[in-house]
Amino acid sequence: MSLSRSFPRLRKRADFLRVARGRKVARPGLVLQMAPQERADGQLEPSKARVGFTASRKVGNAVARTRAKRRLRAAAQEILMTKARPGYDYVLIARQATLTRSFPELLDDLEKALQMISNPRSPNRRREPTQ
RNA sequence: CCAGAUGGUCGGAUGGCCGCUGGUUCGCUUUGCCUUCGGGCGGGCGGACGAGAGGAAAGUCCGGGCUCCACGGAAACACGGUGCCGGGUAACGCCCGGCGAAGGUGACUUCAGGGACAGUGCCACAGAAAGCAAACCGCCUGCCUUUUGCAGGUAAGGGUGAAAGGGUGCGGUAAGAGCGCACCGCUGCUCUGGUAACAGGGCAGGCACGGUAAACCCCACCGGGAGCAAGACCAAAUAGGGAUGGCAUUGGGCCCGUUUCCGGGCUGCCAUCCGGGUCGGUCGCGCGAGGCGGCUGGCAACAGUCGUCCUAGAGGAAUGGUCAUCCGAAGGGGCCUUCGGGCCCUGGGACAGAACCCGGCUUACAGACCAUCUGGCUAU
Repeated sequence: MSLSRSFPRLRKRADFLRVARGRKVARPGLVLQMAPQERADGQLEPSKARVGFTASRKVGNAVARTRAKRRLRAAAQEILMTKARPGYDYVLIARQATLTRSFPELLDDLEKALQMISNPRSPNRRREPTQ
């Protein structure tokens, strides 16, 4: 496979709506959604995980929203590159705290959210409940 | 030095690590397309080089380019907009220069600034009276026996009001009044200066003609509509359509000739192609009323000319993330002081993200700097 450090992006509205129907986990700095990809006929190998980013008007004006998405993108590049599951699509939703939280905290939020969403019944969830 | 006015410029800096978008170029690769079999185009991966948000990118309020639709030309009506004069501009409701009015000691600022003899309407409350003249109090004259009162004159005084039929002064008068005169204002005619708005003057008239057009309205000028989700192209799927060929045309259904017989038309299935145009993709989409600098003309807006530069192009929307160092006004605290201030700590980085592109306007904005000018203080 390629040595690229980037990952495919979700760009279509239909993809975002599909992932929104999947599993969902909230952390102080972000909300993570995940759903399995639709495989083409005859496709055996799962394709690379894809990621999308969203910020609603609650986060702030246009400047605040794009900045929140940029921080999420930088965090996703560090975490999801290695730990995302192939064959799944992820959506990261910005919150108001996305802008104020320090970057290490944001990375920690994303890592915990990824663990929780991948093992919904693991002891992790009970030991560290969200909110 | 302090306070202020106007115009303009900028709007964090440097570096490390990791990324994104599109461009040029090199290498590897290719179940795609074309091929004269050399290759070319396209796709994928990687490397190198240089580029990548704003003064408002914002609000979407005006003016244009561009695109599609409508329309024979022109005009009129309706509707909407603009409204002192001259100039600038592709155009404007914008800009520049002037005029008038208002404010400021001043630099300067502000302005819905055409028409009230075309017509209609309105002018609340108060007040005697609000557009046509009018007498509430008062003043004066006469009558009457005095008070009460009656008749008449009077717009100078009081009172009301946003506004009361010119203002001030002198004369005049019973008291008054443009009744007379002077000055100011007004109206008409006229002269001078100015392209003009307008300004200044002369003569005449005793003064008549109130305000309101961000009330209807009148006049002059301007305007066809919708917008890049415009629009053009490629094109899975699906509904319906067409052409050709094959099968069926035994039969069924419907329609027509009144019915039967007989005849005609429509209706079926499959394949290929055309056409269609959804998801998706490509273009539109970056050389332009272009930026910067000089010279010339102009008070200026701006124009002309010469040189030079090419400078974002996304699409759940790139133009960054992170770390370090530096810089940063007011305010607060401390120390020093030659009372001008200096040093240290703290504090503290605004408004805001291109979405087809230009010209404006409006609104938001931490802070820094420059130029010109005004008023004041001090010194020479």
